[in-house]
Amino acid sequence: MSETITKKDVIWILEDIGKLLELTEETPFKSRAYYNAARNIAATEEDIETLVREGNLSSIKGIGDALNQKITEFVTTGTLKYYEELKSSIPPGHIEMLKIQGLGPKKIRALYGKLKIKTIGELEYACIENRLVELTGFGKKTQDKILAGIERLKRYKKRHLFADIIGEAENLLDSVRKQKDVILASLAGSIRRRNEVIKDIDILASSETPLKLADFFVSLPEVQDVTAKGETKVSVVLKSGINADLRIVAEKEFPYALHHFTGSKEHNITMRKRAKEMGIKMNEYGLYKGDDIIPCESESEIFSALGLSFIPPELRENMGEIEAAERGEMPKLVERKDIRGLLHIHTNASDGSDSLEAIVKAAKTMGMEYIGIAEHSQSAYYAGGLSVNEIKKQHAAIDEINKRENKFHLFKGIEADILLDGRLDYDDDVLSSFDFVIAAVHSHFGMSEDEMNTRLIKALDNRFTTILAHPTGRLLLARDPYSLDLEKIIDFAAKKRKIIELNANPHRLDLDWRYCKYAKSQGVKIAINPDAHNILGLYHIDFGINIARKGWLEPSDCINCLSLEEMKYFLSTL
DNA sequence: GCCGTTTTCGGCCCGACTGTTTTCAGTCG
Repeated sequence: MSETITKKDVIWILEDIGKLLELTEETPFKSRAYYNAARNIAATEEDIETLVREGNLSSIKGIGDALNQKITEFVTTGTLKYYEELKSSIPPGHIEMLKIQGLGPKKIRALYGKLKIKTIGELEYACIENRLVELTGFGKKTQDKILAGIERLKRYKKRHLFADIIGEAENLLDSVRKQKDVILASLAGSIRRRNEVIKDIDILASSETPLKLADFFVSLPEVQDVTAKGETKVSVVLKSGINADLRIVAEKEFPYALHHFTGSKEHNITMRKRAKEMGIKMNEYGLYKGDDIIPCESESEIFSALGLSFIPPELRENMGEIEAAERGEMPKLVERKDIRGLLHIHTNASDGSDSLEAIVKAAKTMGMEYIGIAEHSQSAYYAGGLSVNEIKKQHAAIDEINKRENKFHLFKGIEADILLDGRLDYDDDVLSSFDFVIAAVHSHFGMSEDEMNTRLIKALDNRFTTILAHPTGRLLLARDPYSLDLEKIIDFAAKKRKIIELNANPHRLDLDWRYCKYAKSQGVKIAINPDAHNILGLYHIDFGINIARKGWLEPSDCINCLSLEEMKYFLSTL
């Protein structure tokens, strides 16, 4: 008899089986039988182990032969084979998906059957790409409802995409700044460092009346609960479910505190170590030589006092930035104003929702000199991939626009699926009709690392491939990268003069910034691509720029910082 | 899955609502 299995464990496993059964073809009544049994066991006074030992389990209502046998197995051996098998047959994300209002087991299974959707993140992405609209039994309203349900659910999760949190963070900062005694205020922490995934909102403010500010902060209408409140720190949970911390310091302490609370922890540790070696004590309130404070009015002056040039917040990850700052070799990071064009844009010719004309107009408004259209290719049937005839039609439309425009240019591209064996999705004569080809993996994510390396290297070896799209296929907080040796891929791209995409969609941000620096060191150029499916998606370029900056990239590393003439020449040399 | 008996298998709560579909399926409470 196992010592470890309690009544609570039995109830838990029966409920879990009930949940899993909802997601199978089984009759809903079977699922309900497990819930009923769990509830009746919870209600009984009897000791579960005694019932099992004495063979009296079936005296409880709702427990028949099958459940008797299963509970006995679980209590005596500590495991239940049926449960383990059931569990491994259902994607774990499907249970999570049941929490989305308006989405039940039938629709979840339909989405799995037709779109292979396994997680909420994949589902959200499919909604954004309009994939649910055409599905039998679904439609625009269902898609909108699911998206709204996901939004609601996300508010109560622990980690957040940068894109999902930055707006609320800036609003909160604005509110803090409105308090009359606030002298200075700034975002801090991982938001200020522009990380792709954020746990909570950090705000720093200086004030000579900290208690008043703390009172003001907790009384803001967006605050739901107060978890801590003192003179220097206030922690709250916002109505959106996000945690937010306000740190309050004196005016003179602000620069030191801003550096301290911006972090990262690893960066701070290395900084403090450096200070100590120089005989300086460093904390959130100041730099001290003995009992004397070293006065600094800005972060720049703090770095300077430690013999360093200014380190932009994005780089403060202890990835060599302190050494570079010591040598005076800080990169001049890419900025929005450096971006001259946007490649990788979808229109309503495939799975985008805006017309070519509307995209052109929007891109010009953004000050772009050129854009590159790259629809899905033919085998991406789920995304309206283009047939050879549709390509000809689009090229004619592009030629028309290019004839009309003199200072703006449309490049003809394609997001060609990398097939299972590494071939691209069209014949060479079709591929040769494009100005550029983005090669992308959209299927068969489950290959071994060796198989995926071979597949990607073959795709990169194709003379028509210009850019490798979203190289790891990850969806942040939703889908892990597929197995591959990214450094090996980058090395091969360097050898073949291929570009690697930094996909700017906030769900992807792939190439990861941790690898951008490596790519740069190998001489691989990066395309910061919006992968836009509508006009709003063009503005995702800003999320990509954040990550490019975190990855040490300068304008000369990014091909879409080339001017129109430079880009024309560049593409002609490939 | 269980239950109860019609003792061998059909019923297990079911109506409102929504959105899709064209007479109904899925979800919710």
